[in-house]
Amino acid sequence: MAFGGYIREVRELRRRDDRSFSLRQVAGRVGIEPAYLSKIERGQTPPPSERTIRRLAAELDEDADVLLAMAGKVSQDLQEIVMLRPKLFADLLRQLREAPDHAVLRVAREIRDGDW
Amino acid sequence: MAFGGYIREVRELRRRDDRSFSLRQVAGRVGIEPAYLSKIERGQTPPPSERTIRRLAAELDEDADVLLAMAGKVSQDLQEIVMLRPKLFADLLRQLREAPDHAVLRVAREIRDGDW
DNA sequence: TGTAGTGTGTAGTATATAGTACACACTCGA
DNA sequence: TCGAGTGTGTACTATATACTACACACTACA
Repeated sequence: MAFGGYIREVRELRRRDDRSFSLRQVAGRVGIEPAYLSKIERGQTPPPSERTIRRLAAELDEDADVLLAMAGKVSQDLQEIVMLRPKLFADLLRQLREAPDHAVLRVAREIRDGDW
Repeated sequence: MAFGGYIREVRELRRRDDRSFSLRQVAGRVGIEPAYLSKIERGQTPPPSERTIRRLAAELDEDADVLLAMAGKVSQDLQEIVMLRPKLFADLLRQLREAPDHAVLRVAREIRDGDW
């Protein structure tokens, strides 16, 4: 799914119950020009910056990491986690690339449970 | 450690045994202007593109992921792994942020051994 | 002693990124 | 019916990214 189209879809959905989700008003709350949001939603301009995507996510009650991924970006905080121990995490991610979700989830659970 | 200074250090080390590791010749093999490499090594310009960093890594026999991290970047292929399953990997990475190396390594090993 | 090779200073360029500003036509409720 | 609010077209802009091109002074060794 394309970033812009998804934003439009979600916004219009929110709008059914809340008139304040017009393009202009959302743009206003997010802090960008309406014309710019219009172009984003129609895919006439590339997705905006991480900062703007995060604000959009908050405004539309969407997951920021998912929206960023749709925009072809990876959250800066995640990049920093990788950069602190690049070999470790590079290897891990390449290992996990093909692993099924449940295997990855189990791994996360093990770690969360302090199983060090 | 700063990216440029590290490159210079490694290059001069290689150069002790192999005269062909002059700034000019390395720049030539990597495909960039000597003046540009000079500025990179002295930190007078930001680190180069991922593509150029990869060539430097190959030329200097260094780990590309580590050099990229020093340059404040994360490999595009790793970003794509995250973007395919953003929620999954975002959660995982944030879980693993504080985990000690050996815990992460064990996890990687489990997965590698096909323990799904 | 000159010439091949070294690193560096300065100037400039192309492309991408991340937007702003304003005017326009349309619609919809009071 | 008119005025507030809607989305959009067009034109610009500022900053960052990722370099090239060329000239210069120095050194090393044949």
